[in-house]
Amino acid sequence: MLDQRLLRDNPELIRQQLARRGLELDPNLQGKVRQVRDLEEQRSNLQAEGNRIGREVGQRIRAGAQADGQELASLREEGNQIKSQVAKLEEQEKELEAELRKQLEVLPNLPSAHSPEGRSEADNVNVKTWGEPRRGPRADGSPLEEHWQIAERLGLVDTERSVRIAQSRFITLLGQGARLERALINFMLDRHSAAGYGEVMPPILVNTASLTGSGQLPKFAEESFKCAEDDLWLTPTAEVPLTSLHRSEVLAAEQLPLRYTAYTPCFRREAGSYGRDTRGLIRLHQFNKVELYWFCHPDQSDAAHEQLTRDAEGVLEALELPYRRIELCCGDLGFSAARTYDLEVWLAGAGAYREISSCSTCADFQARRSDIRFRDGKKTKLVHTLNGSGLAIGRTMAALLEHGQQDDGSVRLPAVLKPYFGGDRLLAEL
RNA sequence: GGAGAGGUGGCCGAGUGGUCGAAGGCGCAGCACUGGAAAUGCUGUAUAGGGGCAACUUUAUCGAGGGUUCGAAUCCCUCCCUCUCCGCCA
Repeated sequence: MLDQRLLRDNPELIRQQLARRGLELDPNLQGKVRQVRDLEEQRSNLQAEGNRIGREVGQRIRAGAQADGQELASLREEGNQIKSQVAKLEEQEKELEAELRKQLEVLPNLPSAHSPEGRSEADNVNVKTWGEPRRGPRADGSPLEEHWQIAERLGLVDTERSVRIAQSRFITLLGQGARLERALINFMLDRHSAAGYGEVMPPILVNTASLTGSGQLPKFAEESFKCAEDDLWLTPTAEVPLTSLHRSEVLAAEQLPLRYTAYTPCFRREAGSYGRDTRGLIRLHQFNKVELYWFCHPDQSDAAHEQLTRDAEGVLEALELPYRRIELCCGDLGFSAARTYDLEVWLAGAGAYREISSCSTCADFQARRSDIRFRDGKKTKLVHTLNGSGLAIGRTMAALLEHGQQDDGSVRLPAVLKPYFGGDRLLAEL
């Protein structure tokens, strides 16, 4: 959420920054903020007067006056009048404030000064490329297979039965496939833990306050699955429970940065993506992900963003998967993000780079929504929060399959996975 | 699911209608004492918003929301949460 004080004092700045995302600032908003402030002032002045009367009545009673006597009748009357006036102002104030909040909650974060200008994906900036993309065809002239072909052929997944169990866009992993998924989760968690991230296994049903705190609600309700009978939703990313891990807390400055890693399943409706990526592991309603998350001092957040991104890249490098780092332009930034690097892994069979991680700094946007502060001398300040995938497991498996496919039909796995998977190859005949 | 108990400041805990934003203790910070420390003593120690250069001042907040009252942590209603016992369950 944006800073109301900033909106009051410097609406022009907000207008300019939102414009970089291609959004217009409602010109009424500033007036509304001021109106709420004025009502607040009137109301609190009246309340001060009411409190004074209350105190005076108390004093007179202690001095011997009759509580319900004639002497205090006029004071009681005055108190009653103030009370009804306050009630009226309060009603207006509440209404206006609710309106204001509704408008503010759907405004996205302001882009960072570093974020490049641009309207869409096409304006994103390629920051770096790592590794040599593998390209077909094979020695025998046939093209490289796509991961879903390999997965079906090796019996790693069962697509049809997954529909029977749930519906389309759900996958069942079998045998070596299930084992590889588990190996990847463990490998990533171990790696991040060793780098100093605290391991967390949070609830994956989260309440409305948690989703609002990290920015998924109220604007993106249609993207999440909701439990009908409860105030609980299936988390779309571990970012949600991790943000709320410290919701409404005041952290000690010495604790910062707090760094966490969490494996969770993630659930997304993928509304509006019908027909896209219908095969394989790329776009599912349920997928596994290992997340990285930082709570840090505002002064540290740029360096933290680079470090977090490096930690995610480190996983790709350890897995020997070629990738590139893309910096999102203002127009392509997610709702809560001020600045984002997407990591795109090379899918050798598809012959394209695909997003496998998104590393964002949200500055104080989520911290303000979630009320997460730290003690800064006498005062408290909002922390900065950062999140990134490290990595999406299904897409990692897809990349490994396409990258490691061999002419004999097997798939060679990177050496680091051997202790986790128990082998360095997915075999064709099992 | 059934029965009961309870939600007060960083923590413990007192407080059943009137200077209560809240006694006392612990913790923490500063000062004194000490060669240094412990112990001891003194002082200070919630958050958010408004006004003010500041000292300061004002409003709100004792789980949440309503109500009674001139006045509510304290009385009434609704909801949420936590704990204990029983049942069920991986």
